[in-house]
This record gives sequence, C-alpha cells and structure tokens, in this order.
Amino acid sequence: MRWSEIETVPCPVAQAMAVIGDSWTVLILRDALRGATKFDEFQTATRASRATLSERLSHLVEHGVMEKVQYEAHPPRHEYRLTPRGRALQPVLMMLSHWSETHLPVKTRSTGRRHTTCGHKFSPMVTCSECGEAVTPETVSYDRTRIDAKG
Amino acid sequence: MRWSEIETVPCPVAQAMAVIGDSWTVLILRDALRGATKFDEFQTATRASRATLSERLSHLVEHGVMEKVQYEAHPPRHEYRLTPRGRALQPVLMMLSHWSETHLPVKTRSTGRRHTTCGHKFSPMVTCSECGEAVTPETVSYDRTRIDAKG
DNA sequence: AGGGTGAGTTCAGAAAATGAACTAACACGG
DNA sequence: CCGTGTTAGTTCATTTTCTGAACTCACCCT
Repeated sequence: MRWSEIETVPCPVAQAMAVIGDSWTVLILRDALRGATKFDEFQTATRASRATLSERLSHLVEHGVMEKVQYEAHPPRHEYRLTPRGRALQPVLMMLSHWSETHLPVKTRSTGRRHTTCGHKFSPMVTCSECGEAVTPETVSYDRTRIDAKG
Repeated sequence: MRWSEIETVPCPVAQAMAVIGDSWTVLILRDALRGATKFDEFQTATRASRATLSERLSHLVEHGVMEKVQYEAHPPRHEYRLTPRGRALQPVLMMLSHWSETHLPVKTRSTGRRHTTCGHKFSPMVTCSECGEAVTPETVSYDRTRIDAKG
C-alpha cells in the first residue's frame, strides 16, 4: 500500500497520520504552536524546502488544521493560522516533546515548562477524565480492539 | 535540509521525529502497543512494503524503541518487542488517537477506551504533575523558548 | 532605476518507496 | 527424499517524492 493512500484506512491513528503524518508536518505544527504564521518563518524554522513546505501547508489547510488568511491586500500577503482543530494538537505535541526529553539521549536544553495556573515547573501527565487518576498502558482496556488495518 | 538530517537539530520535537517521524513508523508502534511482535504481523496490519517495514523496524531497534529477540533457534525466528522507551510512547499515541476521534471527520468506530482502575469509559486528559489540574495551551509557559532550529 | 520583501512555483537531479519475486533455514507429511 | 509451508527477510526495476537553486509576481522604498 502506498503511504498516500493511508487516508483510506479506517483507524483513528491512520486517519491522524493521513493529516499530520508526512515528514516536516509535525515541525510545522511545533512552530505554529510557538506563534509562527508566515511562510518564510516556517521555512527558516523547519528548514524544509520551499516546495515541500508549500505542499504541507496546503495539506494542513485542506484538512482544517490551519487556515490561510490574507492580512494585507497591497501587496497581497497571507499568513497561516492554527484552527481550533490545529490547536487541539497541542497536547499531542507536548506529550511527544516530553517523551523526547525524558526517554531520548539528551541533545537539547530542558524545555522549562511552567503551569501558569499553579506557577510550578511540571511534567505533563495523562489522566482519566472520569476519576482523575493517572492512566498507564496497563490500566486501559478497549471495548472493541481491531489490530487489522481494514476494520 | 534533508529529512534524514533531522537528527542533528537540537530540539526535543525534532529529536522525537528523528526516531519515530518516518512514514509507517507510528502505525508500527500502534500495532506493537496492541501486542504485535512478528514481522508478518506488522506487515499485514500496517500494509507497508516489506522493504520499508524492515528498514523501519531496524531504525526503531537502533534507537532503543524496540528490541529484536530470538524466540526460537531452529529455525531461527525473531520477534520485535517494545522496550520501556517504546512503551513510554503509549500516552503520545493515546492523545493522537483521541485527537483523531474528537477532531477529525469520523471514518472509524469509537475506540471505547476504558480505565480499569475506575471502570469507566474515559477521555485522556493532560494534567499538571504538580497541581493535578488540566493543562491547556493557554496555561503553559516556557522558561526559555527557541523558535529557530539551530538552538 | 535598482534593491528589497513575502510568498510562492518550476525544474532537473537525487533519494526513497513500492510490489513482486526471490532467498534462507528449517518443519512436517507422505 | 520430495514437495509444501512458515517466518523473516533481501533484491531490484519502476514509480513517486524530495531537494536546492533559481525564477516569478506584485508590490514598496529610495
């Protein structure tokens, strides 16, 4: 199966990858979440080629993760903004970054995440919406599990 | 910059992508977390080509996310198992899947996640390790933010 | 007129992915 | 011993995608 046909696979993870699974896309989202909006800003930050970046941004717009907004008419200038759907990826990126910081050989400075509500430096944790306790791989079950890609 | 050089970028997200950012890799991890261990199991579930799958599995082993274990000597047979580093990706995959289920047009059945500790169906939430309250994009700040890829 | 900026597009060459077939190393049944 | 089956790959010709550099367009500024 071709990677470009991944969108046809009826699995939530595959559907997510169809939208944000191409190379560079996660780095684009990282920068968007940090406030980047302009084409050249993304190009400098990600260092993807202009052609690839253009393709990826269009793809994200098509899938409702970002929107392309004209912010100046003369000369015509655009910026790319995260939609609510795009901003909802923040927890995913945060968990990914935290995994990287805690489980990969260190090649980066500590991120210094601070929770402004309580004022402390913190680690992001995944908890249960119902009881508030931590969720671990061992304490989750799935009512219907499908291993195969076809459904 | 070439995608294969992404590992040289000193940013946690880029480092994570260097390990799990290639196409198919996240689907391999999805299946590994569901209990897949054998080459052909991964091939059937992901539908990646055998060559690509072989390359990706080796890459994950190199980076300590999976290990290749001989489980039978005659004939020699191996299986791929998640290491602790690999299992630690479960929260990332869970948040990704949850994003897909809640923010993408539905093309899949609901996952039916249940927290065995409390017995309820639940949604995974990201909370602060210090105060236990929900973390949102608006309630996080970073002590040192770097937008550029160079550091 | 000449230079600069933002947002791309174009294109030839390089790199990576695909699918099908092939290999290896054995087990099993007859 | 022979043919078939299983697991785990490798090989390779073809197709697809990515890369970097240059180029375009539409303006503004001096």
